[in-house]
Amino acid sequence: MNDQHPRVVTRADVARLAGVSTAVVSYVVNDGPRPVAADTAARVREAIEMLGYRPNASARALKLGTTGVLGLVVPDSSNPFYAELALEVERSATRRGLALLVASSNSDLELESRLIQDLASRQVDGLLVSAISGPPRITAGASRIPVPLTYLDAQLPVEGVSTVSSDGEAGARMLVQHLLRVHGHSTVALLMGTASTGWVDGRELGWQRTLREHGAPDAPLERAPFSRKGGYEGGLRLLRGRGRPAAVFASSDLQAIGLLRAAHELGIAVPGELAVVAYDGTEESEYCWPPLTCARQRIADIAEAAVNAVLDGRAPTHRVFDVDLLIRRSCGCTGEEPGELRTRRARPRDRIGPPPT
Amino acid sequence: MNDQHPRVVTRADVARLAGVSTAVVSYVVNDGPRPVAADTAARVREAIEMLGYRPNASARALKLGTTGVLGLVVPDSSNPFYAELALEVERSATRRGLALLVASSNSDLELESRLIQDLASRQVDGLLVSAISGPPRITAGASRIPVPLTYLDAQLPVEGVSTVSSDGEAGARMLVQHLLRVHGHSTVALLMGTASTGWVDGRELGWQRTLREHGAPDAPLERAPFSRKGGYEGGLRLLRGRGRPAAVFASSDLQAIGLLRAAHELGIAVPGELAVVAYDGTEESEYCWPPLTCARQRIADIAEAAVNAVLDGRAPTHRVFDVDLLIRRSCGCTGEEPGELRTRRARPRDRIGPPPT
DNA sequence: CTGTTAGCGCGTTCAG
DNA sequence: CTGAACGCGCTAACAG
Repeated sequence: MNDQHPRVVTRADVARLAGVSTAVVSYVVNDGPRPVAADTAARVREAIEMLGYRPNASARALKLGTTGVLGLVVPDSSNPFYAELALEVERSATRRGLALLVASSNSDLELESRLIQDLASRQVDGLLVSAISGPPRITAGASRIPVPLTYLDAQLPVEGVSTVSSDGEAGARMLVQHLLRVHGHSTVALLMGTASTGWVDGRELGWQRTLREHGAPDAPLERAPFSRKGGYEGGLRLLRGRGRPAAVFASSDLQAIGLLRAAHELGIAVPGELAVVAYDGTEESEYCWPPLTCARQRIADIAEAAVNAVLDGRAPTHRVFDVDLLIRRSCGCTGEEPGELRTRRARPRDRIGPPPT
Repeated sequence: MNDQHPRVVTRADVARLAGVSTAVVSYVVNDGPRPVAADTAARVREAIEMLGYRPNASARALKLGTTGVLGLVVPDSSNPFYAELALEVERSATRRGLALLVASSNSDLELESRLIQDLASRQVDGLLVSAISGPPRITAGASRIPVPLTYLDAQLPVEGVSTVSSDGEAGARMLVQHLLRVHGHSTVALLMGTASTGWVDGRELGWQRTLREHGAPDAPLERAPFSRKGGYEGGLRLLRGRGRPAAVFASSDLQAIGLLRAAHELGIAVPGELAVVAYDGTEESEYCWPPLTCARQRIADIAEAAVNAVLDGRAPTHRVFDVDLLIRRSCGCTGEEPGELRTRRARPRDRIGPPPT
């Protein structure tokens, strides 16, 4: 039972050992705000090294009013999309010397709002929220939160709060257009999520409008949770019903993967008898079978932009990122050599070229 | 540009409004340590409500020497296994009113040790580490860290530090035995990970010993990173080489999923021409095709035990959890109705029964 | 220019 | 129920 908790070393210990005052230790540690003679500084650094001194973050936070911690609230941190997002946020934070406090709201409005309050009371320097609650609720809460807030993955700009998101409508358009034009489908069904409250989802809009613009007949819309299980069950409903669609756009990778399982179990060949495309483009979409053609969100860019937005303390901004079209096999394209993916930069209303051969 | 940062409300504001001293505010907020008259307390609570007062966590932490924050270090928080683990740790922490600081070491020894130091200097109340570094390095570092440390997912008990993990050897035995006995394979290849340094991996041991005990001939062992890509590339090597195995045990879901992709691309039928089993049992293993037979780690139990261990401040303990055998299709079993999985509790050396029909 | 002293930030808690 | 000391680090003000 060795003592894992040796006496905590404070500034005073270092000062004593180095034969200086505590102020000098501080000046050395922070490289300012006052200069210290080179040899004195060296002595202090040596003492710090010997004692293993690390400044007490709580004291520092109290004095400075800044904790060096960012908070992130997501609906479900084990969902691969949010897991990848959290990792990228963490990386962006680490790059700036910040740590990341992660909380999952479990898609529960009540819990989400409690978590936001809790993180705020922990004096995080900024709060990134991928909320399930719609705009009214958000803005109402935001003004009471004494912490900069940025809204991640928001489907719409929200007044008074910075938002960062992907262009869901453009992504949906690209995918649906691909199925219509390249593969000649007459229409495309939608497997949509259910989690959002109070939003109009860009993906749904994009799907709807694209069909309309192409004069495509109405197609089934199935709603199911943003999960593999949700996609599976929604998929079964979609595929077992009469008028089984020949092409489906899933609003998330996870749902598409559930849909694939449903298709496999029903003996429906993908892409032969059923073309599938999905929104998100997490790594899992590349390794399921068949690999999914999808619109990939630029997660790292989104994370970086969100961290920037929440830290810069300026007027709220609303950034929308393009998505990338990843052509793989699930849509009926040939697919390509392993590891090499044909990518096309999305621009809204972008015209998709002829099928790869 | 509404002001998101109204003046921060402190205890003093509340005290003034309620007409009491700051001490009373504290007693009311913390329900102690001294009693407060009921009507006074009511007045204080009203003032708190009106002003929206929230205690400053930094000041509190400084005074109490406890932050209410746990730290978690994993190699890669976007890996589904670690993502699920992190989520469960977060849940266990939230249940106790603690927040969770997550950091990813990116499988980098240097970074891992920096992150541990950083979290420690932030006065986390406990540190959970799923380390890539082996025991010597850990113990060396542990004694310098002024924070309780628990080792997650450790392959072996480590002296002086609490460890919590699954019984990797038993899991490997179950899976390999299943292939040998139930499906009559003569031997089983291993697709092993590479990340661990300085460990003897229980999964590898279990595989090796089980083969030996059954007098099975030597089988290929392929090493690849713990990732889908690693599994894919290792899988290609394994499947393209001469003496292609008829059964493979993958040391993680992710690798098995990469292996499945390799098999699909090579036109090798699973389970017809190739049986696959895997260790981990994350949700993804249920939704790939075919669904993976695997040894599932009890992630929630592990997380809960780890949080307990790191908080209870007693002598180091070493807990090892059984894994559950999930029979699905990738091994050659028939599989079952969707959502209903046949589960068998693992006990080391457990004998597996006849094949399900 | 180099170094020291002392007050402050905010919540907790003991002596009064 | 109040007053005040304390936890630790930061930095303005001051001294040599």
